[in-house]
Amino acid sequence: MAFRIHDTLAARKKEFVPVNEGKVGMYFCGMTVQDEPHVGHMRAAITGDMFRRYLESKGFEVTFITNFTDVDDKIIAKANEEGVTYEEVARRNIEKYLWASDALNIRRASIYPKATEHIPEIVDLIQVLIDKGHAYQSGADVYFIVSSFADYGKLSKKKVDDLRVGARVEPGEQKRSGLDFALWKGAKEGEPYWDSPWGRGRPGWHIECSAMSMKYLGDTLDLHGGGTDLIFPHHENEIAQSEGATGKEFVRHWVQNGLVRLTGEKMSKSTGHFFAMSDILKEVDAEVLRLYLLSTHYRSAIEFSRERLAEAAEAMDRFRNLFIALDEVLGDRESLGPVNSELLGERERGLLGIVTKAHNGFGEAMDDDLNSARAIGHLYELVREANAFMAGGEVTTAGKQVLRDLENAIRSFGGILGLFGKPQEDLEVPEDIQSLVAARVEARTARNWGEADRIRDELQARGWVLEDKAGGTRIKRVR
RNA sequence: GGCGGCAUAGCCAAGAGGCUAAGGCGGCGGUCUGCAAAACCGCUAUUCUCCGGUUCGAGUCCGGAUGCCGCCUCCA
Repeated sequence: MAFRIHDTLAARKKEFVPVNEGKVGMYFCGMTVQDEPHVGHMRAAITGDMFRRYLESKGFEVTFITNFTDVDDKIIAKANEEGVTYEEVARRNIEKYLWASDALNIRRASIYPKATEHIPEIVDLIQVLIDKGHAYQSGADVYFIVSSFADYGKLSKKKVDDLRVGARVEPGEQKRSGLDFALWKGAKEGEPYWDSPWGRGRPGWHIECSAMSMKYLGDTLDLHGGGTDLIFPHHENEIAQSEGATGKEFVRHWVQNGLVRLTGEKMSKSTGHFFAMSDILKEVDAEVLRLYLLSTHYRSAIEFSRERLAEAAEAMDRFRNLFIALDEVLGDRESLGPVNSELLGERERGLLGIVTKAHNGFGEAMDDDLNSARAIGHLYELVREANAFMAGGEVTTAGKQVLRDLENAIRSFGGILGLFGKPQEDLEVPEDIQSLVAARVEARTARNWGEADRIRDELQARGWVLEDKAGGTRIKRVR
């Protein structure tokens, strides 16, 4: 089956065909580490992670790169504000990014290149652009000549003439045209700098991505992603720089994820801590957040709200409850043996058919531009059918074998989405809670319902929920 | 002002012309339960913002209107 991806440049879905058969080189813009990562950064990272996982599941050998732009005006400003070095600001925020990334079960990238560690590559690329007439030095700065690149605007569908009206020139800049953008910025007094043919300075914003992506992935990347807000100017400028220098197609498939919005408020770091991942993960289960973000197609905008998260938490519990139920019913999966279709009754055969159908449905949904929302729908169908099967009569050995296959299907689909990765945590039930449960079991045995209910209410107030099953009483932690 | 996107049930959200408009949350009714919880079953959009058009047939294509959003050199 063909894997189709919506390509921003072509403005339509295209079949995914990598440059080198069986291998994929993909680059997702990480962040400029002036501040802590927020949900928006993580949505982009999850999108990239999902692309990577799906491609690997299809047998591709993937090199996945996410960069850190670790020097720029804002990082320097932040450092000055705090009286620390720019390296310190960058280091701290990179650490937080990786921490949030791990929490969300985003697999570590193959490489996390940093701009400051690729100055020679950046300088070389700028030199090539100057040599080819795409760039010029002006004072201590070097600028890209937008008018020298005929295709400028092809990604963002902008016309150079329209852009000219709104072009800005910062004080101190000496550009020939307002559209030209900086490749290299001369260092002012007290700013960090690197030596270059044009004097001491630092790279401009876009050039690091061109230099680093092509260094590790070659002149043509199979996949390049980031948020839609990067289409212009960032990705547009990357195309101009890269194709201007190499004369080759820079990226085969451009994928941009929709932005995360916040009810009422503008998404901004100054309106509160709510967006910082370090704060969000204090109150929200990371896996629930991931499920929530994947429940909407990656290209759509998504609203971030506690209400939506609470709904996602309820939905996640359906999976968790099923896994618990399957643990009880299946016991040791190892000893079950393979499904023998000869020995299946009608119920088992029906369930097996549903597993097969879900396999096809999941694959079709993911092949269609990674439609995780539709794919997750198939997961819920498996949950409902598994529960119905268990509730519908005795589970024979053949039934267990099919249920085991069903569970494997959910876990393998979940693996592609980065869900259900962590083993069920064996929660420690405190002594006092345990004794309350025991007291209630006693009260129930004595048919003292008033006391039993009182204890249940008390447990609930303390955050524990009871489930009386045929085999005994189970206790679960809520939130 | 320029370019682009979106508008589907109470809420969220799939749906690249044609089987009964996925799925989740919530609600209502039922089964199970001492009562609950979990789970299951049934119901919860005769209709897809509105108006035209193309077509044998449109939520899906085209034109227009309205509303919301993004980008137009800070932005994942």
